[in-house]
Amino acid sequence: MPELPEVETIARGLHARVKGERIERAWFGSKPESFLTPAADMAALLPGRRIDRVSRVGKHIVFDLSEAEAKHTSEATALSLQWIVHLGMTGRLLVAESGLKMPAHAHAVLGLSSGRELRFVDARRFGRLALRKPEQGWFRGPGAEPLGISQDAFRALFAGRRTPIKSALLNQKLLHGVGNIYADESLFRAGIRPRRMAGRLSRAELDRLRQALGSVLEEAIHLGGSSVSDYVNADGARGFFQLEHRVYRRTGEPCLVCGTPVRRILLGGRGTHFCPRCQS
DNA sequence: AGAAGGACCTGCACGC
DNA sequence: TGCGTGCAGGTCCTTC
Repeated sequence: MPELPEVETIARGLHARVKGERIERAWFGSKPESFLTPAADMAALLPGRRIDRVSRVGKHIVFDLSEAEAKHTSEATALSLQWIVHLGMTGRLLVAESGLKMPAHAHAVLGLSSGRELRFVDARRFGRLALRKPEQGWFRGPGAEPLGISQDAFRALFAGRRTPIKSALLNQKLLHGVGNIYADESLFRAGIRPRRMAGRLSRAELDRLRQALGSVLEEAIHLGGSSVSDYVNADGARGFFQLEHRVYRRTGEPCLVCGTPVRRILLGGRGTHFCPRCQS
């Protein structure tokens, strides 16, 4: 479902709602593919932890957990565990009163000290859950953060790449967090055709792309993300950035800048939208 | 190295 | 109403 702005919105909402909660119990009930860490290990290790922080890294939601019983000494509480959630296409993390009816496709439930539950619901089951132990170090994600990356670092990512720039934007090992919507939207705003070879873009074009990507992502976060079908944040509210899409899923509609019909092609198996006149 | 295609899943919109 | 088709915010694997 979600790309960087949606995941950021969800993580912020969860942080506000469950920070400080103690995990009382943990239940996992899906096929093992959903669990990169065996369900039995998560069920054994999560109860008794306190949620100190919820944040986003790439498209991952990261729960920082500490020992709920730890006595506070002068030394900062050592990180005890991180619970990593990737929402895939349709994954949702919902906070609900424990009495409320369980929605279809709930694959994990954490019972919280307030009596509420954190529910992981995922119809298509592309989402993934994992536990990260201290010896593995802080989770850093597969690539670089698109927000705040320097011009030099951004250029270096694409230098010499013989792959379409859109495919490179979707490659999470380069930049993490960019998905299909924001790849198309940032390329439109930068005036670059999705099929252009990444390594052949000029410095000026790459600088424009970095700028466009940054502003699109910031704007989308500000509006709570894009709700294309059923995306909702941790409070159940929809985002509004879909109203700002200029090419994504606007096939055949006039370009908002020049009026040329927006074209849709398949690139790397993904629906790809662009204006044939504005993007060269 | 990278592209193309399929696999993994369910649900929805659409045409007939 | 029902069925078939195509499409979907993602990622991973194999083949060429």
